[in-house]
Order: sequence, then C-alpha cells, then structure tokens
Amino acid sequence: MERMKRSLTPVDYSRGEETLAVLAKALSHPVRIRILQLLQQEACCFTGELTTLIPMAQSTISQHLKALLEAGLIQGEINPPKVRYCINREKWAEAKELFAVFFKIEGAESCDCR
Amino acid sequence: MERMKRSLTPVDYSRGEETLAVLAKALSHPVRIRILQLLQQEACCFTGELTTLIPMAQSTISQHLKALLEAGLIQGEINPPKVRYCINREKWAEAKELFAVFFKIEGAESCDCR
DNA sequence: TTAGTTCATCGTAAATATACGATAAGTAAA
DNA sequence: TTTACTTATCGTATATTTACGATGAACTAA
Repeated sequence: MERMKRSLTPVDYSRGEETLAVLAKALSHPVRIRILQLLQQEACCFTGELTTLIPMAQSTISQHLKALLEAGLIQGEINPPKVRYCINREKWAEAKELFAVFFKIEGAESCDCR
Repeated sequence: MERMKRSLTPVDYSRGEETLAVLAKALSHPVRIRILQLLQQEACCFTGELTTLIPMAQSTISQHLKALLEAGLIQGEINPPKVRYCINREKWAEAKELFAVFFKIEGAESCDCR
C-alpha cells in the first residue's frame, strides 16, 4: 500500500505549548505521579527504596525514573552503587507556573455548550 | 514465547493520582494544548473553524477533540450539521485545582541531588 | 582478585497513540 | 427526494509507551 503522510504541513507550536505537553506527558502515568509524591515526602530516595514502595519490576521503575529525568522534573545523584533521586526544584517551580498560567486563561465567557 | 505478565501485583492508585494522570494525558499533546487555548480565546468553536486554524486532517482534529471530551475538559453542543465545542468550566476548575495542589506539595527540603 | 550490591540498559511482547483517507451519519436547503 | 454541508467514525499504517526478565556497568567490601 502507498506510504501515508503523517501531516499536511507541520504545525509549529510555541515553546510554551511544547514544554507544557512534555511536562504533561511526564505526568500522564499514575506511577510517575506516585513517584513524584514519594520523592516530595521523602526528600530523597534511592531507586531501591522506590522498588520496595511500589510493586513493579526494578527495571520498570528505572524506566519511569528515566522519563521523569528526561522531562527534567527530577535529578539524580550517583552515590555508587546506589543512585539517589530528588525533585528538581527549579523545574518543579517552572512546571507549577506553566500549568497555573495555562489554567488561568479565562479569555471569553463560557458559552455553555451542552 | 511465554506470555509475559504485565505487573507483579497491581498497584492501586488513589482517585487523585488516577485523575491527575488522565488529565495530564489529555494535555500531553501540543495540538490539544493549542485547541484548548483556541477554545479559551474564542469561547466556542465549530470543528470546522478549528480545521482552518490548525493544519491537520479534519479526522485528526476530531480525534483530538474526542480525547479532550473523554477527559471532560471540553463539552460539545450539537447544532447540526455543526458541532460547537467549548471548555467545560467545571472540569477546568477541578483540573486547575488538582495541578495546583499537586505542585504545591513542598514536603521536605530539597536534598539537591546532582 | 573475587564476590556482592545497586542500578541502567537491552531485547521484546503487547497495548496504546497518532496520523491519514474513506465513509457514514445527520440535518438543512433546494 | 436529492444535494450539499459538517462532523464522527472506520480502517489502517506506523510510532510510541509500557511491561517484563536478562544482562551489563560500576562501585564496595572481603
């Protein structure tokens, strides 16, 4: 069959739109929400501590940690043979602000579609 | 090959964790961010208006609208043969609050992992 | 050096997401 | 009824995500 195009013209998104989408994607799995909450409460966690708190394979937890790391929401300190993670406060504040601004937009009045 | 298990014991997430993840997933694509911003600015939009504002196939836009609808962030008013969409203010406020509360957690001090 | 510990990465299966065109559903107008 | 218009859904190709176990990398301790 013929090759299918993936888009007519590429939509060009603003920096904010892209960033927000990336952050939202990082938050789009419940276990990552859980991990972030645990890191908030505990200040720091070794990967091993997380595996005792969450019934998932160690490799899966590591994979989710990587996703959070790539989104910039957490940072890791290599303390061999352990690795300790914590929230990246700077990025956290940025995300908090981005979501707040996004949801604050009140633009026009609701049209109350049903 | 042998069937692979998807999880050791199912992790049970709280209502808030699930809800936040669902909302985040809805926001995890830049075009959906764009659509929501447009709906905010314009109060209401017919699907057709959105297709003129966003260079994507009508079917694709419709698919994204469905995703936002399922997450509850928007609502539609059938006004045949058109359908007008707008933000669901109630859900919007709920989402705003959920994200705000989530990011507000300050728990312990940062451990400054590097 | 060897053994043990901790974590990341690889390989892979399955599910989900994302894009497109084609088609169906539904109403209004001719 | 027929035609035109708008939107949703279907079918499908491809990409990405998510889960697992197995293996590798890196450091410590014996």
